[in-house]
Amino acid sequence: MASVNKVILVGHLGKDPEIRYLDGNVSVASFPLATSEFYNKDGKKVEQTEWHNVVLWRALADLAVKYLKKGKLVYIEGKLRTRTYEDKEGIRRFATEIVADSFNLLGRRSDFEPQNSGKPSESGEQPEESKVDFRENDDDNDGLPF
Amino acid sequence: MASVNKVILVGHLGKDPEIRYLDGNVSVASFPLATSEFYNKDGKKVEQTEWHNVVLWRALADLAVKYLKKGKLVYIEGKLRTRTYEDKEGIRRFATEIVADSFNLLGRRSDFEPQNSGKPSESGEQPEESKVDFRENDDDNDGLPF
Amino acid sequence: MASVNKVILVGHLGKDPEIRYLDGNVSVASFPLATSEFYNKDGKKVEQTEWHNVVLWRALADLAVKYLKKGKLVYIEGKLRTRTYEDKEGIRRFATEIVADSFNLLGRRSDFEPQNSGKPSESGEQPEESKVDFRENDDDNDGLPF
Amino acid sequence: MASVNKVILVGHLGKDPEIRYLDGNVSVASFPLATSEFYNKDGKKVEQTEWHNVVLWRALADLAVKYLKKGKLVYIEGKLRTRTYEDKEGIRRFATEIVADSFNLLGRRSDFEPQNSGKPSESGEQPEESKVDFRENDDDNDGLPF
DNA sequence: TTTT
DNA sequence: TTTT
Repeated sequence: MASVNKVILVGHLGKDPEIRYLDGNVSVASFPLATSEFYNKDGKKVEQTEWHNVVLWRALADLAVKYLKKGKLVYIEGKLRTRTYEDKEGIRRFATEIVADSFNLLGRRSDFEPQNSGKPSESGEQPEESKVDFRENDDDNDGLPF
Repeated sequence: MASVNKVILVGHLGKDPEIRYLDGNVSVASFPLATSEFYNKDGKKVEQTEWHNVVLWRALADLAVKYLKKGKLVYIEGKLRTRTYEDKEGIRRFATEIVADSFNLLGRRSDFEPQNSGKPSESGEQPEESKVDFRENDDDNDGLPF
Repeated sequence: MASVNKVILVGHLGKDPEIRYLDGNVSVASFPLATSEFYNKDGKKVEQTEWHNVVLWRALADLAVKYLKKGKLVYIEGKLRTRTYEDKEGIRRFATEIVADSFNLLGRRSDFEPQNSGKPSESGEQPEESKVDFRENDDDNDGLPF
Repeated sequence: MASVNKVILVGHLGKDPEIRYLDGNVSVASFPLATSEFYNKDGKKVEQTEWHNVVLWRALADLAVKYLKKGKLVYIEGKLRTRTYEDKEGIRRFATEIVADSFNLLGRRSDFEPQNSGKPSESGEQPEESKVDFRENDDDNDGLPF
């Protein structure tokens, strides 16, 4: 208790989001996000790019696939999570990810049109801006999207 | 440009900070920080603890050694940085750290008295609260503490 | 769209939360929160205290009344909202508030026991830590309180 | 001590920054910033815009005048400050402002060219991206820009 | 007074 | 692997 674990990122997607379905119905999307810093080294400006592994669950994963594309600028709020896994040699490794709580597309209106995703898109669907600033509710922790 | 990489943590130190001196004068301190979340699994409350590797440079490293101790509750602002290194088998590995920009002790006044550190403490020293909310200025990027 | 309005505060309550009930059932709680900064003026350390009006709605209001008390240290996330109102002379005035999205008690375990509130407390109730880091769900966006 | 007062905004400038010079040399700039939220009221999408008074000091004020213009999208980090003043009738009023610590232009490259400002521009000057993510150091609190 |  |  008495703790806070919060990450705020604004950066560009390095790839389109990839989505997987756990147990056939729980969506998990992920993508790499780049943030950059500039500093001077011997009088020359040098860019240092940091790559973040962003992971999104359930309804937020579906929204990511629909609205986010490689190259887009996005604001992300989430938390840090370090997973343990075994590599091919059976050695314990760590991977740190940003588990998103919400995201927010930044940029021009034309950037906000939904993109084709792996899932067949519902016919007659309208892009709904208010959906994009979706905040996932996992209070009940029931494994279901809502 | 046009990017933001910000981490905000409130958690407890898992160990006293460790300090090293690069090239004999640049200080680098680090410590593990725990944040926890509670969720319900099959009706029981389960605590999930996340461990973060916090790294502090120069004057901020010196302050960390002076004011922070295992078990203390601290607010930290910083950025994510993933380092690449080779493990013993020569395989490329990644380690994600939080590079602190500032920290802020939370808790009772008695927690704010400086602790003994590796460096000999200056005699007659007064704990200076305003030092603790130190914000490092590395705009000039000269590799020096100030 | 494409906008972010976020406030993060760690400070002490200046008073116990006050709660009101709109239309008999929607809870609204509020309290003043103090944050302080220290700076040097002519060699003397000066404390500058900032007072924030924190407002909480619905379930979060009920939790605030239950867990927060004058003097407690609390982490708050929320958004800025400036209300317009007319003062006694009929002149239009502005009041800026922090509308909380979540809060998190900081401090010792003994601080986390629920306090008596205006509402009769439910018998046999156990303080539930996980309730305190409540995040309000307004996903459905139906204009109704829940 | 033990307190945090942080505001994070992404929004559009409602006007060009205005700059004043205190005592002839300390710069203070300010501008209104809009953030918006969308919600459904009776089946219609309604936009609610929040206006923030952003204030910048010294070197940051000069950068704001140079790089920010009405309509631009900007990321701002700062703190809340409520000023007291007397209105024309001699009544004590409050005005809450966001005192910026840093800002970051968001958007297309063409948005990052410096704009004409009230001050005569230095000849031969190159727009320097790294200047834009300037973080003011007012640790020493000497009233001078650096 | 911004933007979508 | 992004972007400027």
